[in-house]
Amino acid sequence: MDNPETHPVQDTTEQKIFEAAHEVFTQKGMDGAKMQEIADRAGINKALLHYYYRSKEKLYEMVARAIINKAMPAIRQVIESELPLEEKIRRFIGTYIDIISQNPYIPLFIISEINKHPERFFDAILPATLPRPEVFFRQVEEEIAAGKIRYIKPQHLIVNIVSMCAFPFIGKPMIRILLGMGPGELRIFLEERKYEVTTFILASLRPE
Amino acid sequence: MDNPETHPVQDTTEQKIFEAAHEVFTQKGMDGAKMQEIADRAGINKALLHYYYRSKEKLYEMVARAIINKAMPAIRQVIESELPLEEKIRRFIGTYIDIISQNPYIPLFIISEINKHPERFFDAILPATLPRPEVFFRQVEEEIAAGKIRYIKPQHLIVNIVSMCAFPFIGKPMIRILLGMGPGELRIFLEERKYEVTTFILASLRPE
DNA sequence: ATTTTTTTTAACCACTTAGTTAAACCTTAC
DNA sequence: GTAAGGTTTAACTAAGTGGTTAAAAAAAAT
Repeated sequence: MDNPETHPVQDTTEQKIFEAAHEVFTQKGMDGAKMQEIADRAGINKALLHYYYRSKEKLYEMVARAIINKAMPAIRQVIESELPLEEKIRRFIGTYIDIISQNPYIPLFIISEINKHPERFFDAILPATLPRPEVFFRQVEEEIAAGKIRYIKPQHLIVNIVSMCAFPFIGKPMIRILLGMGPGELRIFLEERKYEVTTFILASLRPE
Repeated sequence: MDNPETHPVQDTTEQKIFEAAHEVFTQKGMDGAKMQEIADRAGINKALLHYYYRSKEKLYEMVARAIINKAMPAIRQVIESELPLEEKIRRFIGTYIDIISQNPYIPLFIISEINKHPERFFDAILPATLPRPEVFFRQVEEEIAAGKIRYIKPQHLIVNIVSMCAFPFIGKPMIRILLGMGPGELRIFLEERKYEVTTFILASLRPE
């Protein structure tokens, strides 16, 4: 049991570099990130970066992949499941806000880097992880046909849901100023949104 | 009348530089933008940049200010007006989506640059232009008290509205992939949202 | 012990960056 | 004309940039 080779966060140099890179890339983006700063934060020499990770590009790509793999699968699982629609919406919002609360940098990182290098993402990083919305669309249509919810185009519904979940994290600093909140109040506000967004959406879907 | 000094888009060097800087800064952000590229796009020598605009920082700041002044005032006017709540919501969504459709880069530019240099924005650029939500909040509370809409915290309502308007522009490339749309389809989709978002919100606010 | 392999380092390279300089080029005024 | 002003340029600088190299230090294998 006291074997030092068990794996609770084995703090190898390679990992320290990766963690430092993760910090710097998420805070400053590909362009703003400097290899020297990553080296400094990892407490090592700059040449070591290139020993473990051939190039900035490669290092960046691994960080990006890790970030996407942290967020996408859980969300994808919910949206592609066969849960009844209302339960699915509840779960989706809860899962999404939980995950992002723990890694608030994720949405802005993904979005701004997609905007600067679309090819890289769609060719290399995202391919299999992107959720398929077909099941969700079919469910919405069925519930409309059954008179359980009012008519709505499922594409707009899903964009509305994702918007309300993701945007507050993306626009955090602006919202803080707009609503005059401190960091603590904002955390509570975002936590509240799990309930508020769910209520808002289900209320909107009530049949006429 | 044939006076060359009338002002329909007088294409002075200074302006050409500013336009080029505008393009480059909005596409690549402060870090990604290079003075050389701005000079090239303006069709002039790099030294001219520093003749007209002292530094990259200064040039950036002017571009940023121009962008904010293009978006904020109209939005602010609507939200601070005394229009009845429902009409205000309709106008807000229409105005927002119209403005952003014509300048789709605005939300992501503002947000990602705020996240990288919060001081700059809140100290120097935004100060007076940020909308005051108090009037809106009071209206929401009044309508709730009068039983015209269901109970909702006005802070969440306003964040919901802004989210649904802004996010689709910010996440455009991801939405395109997610929903399998071409550029044309996406344009139509975003135009549709003026109606769809309005309907969605008013439906949600219907009293029980 | 001594080879061999993996880690780590300091010093360096070629290139790009924002920003400067000093001289030439225009206009326009006198 | 020519003097004065603003405008434009090519050539440069100093400080980064990502990335390499060759050799030392440490660990592992024999």
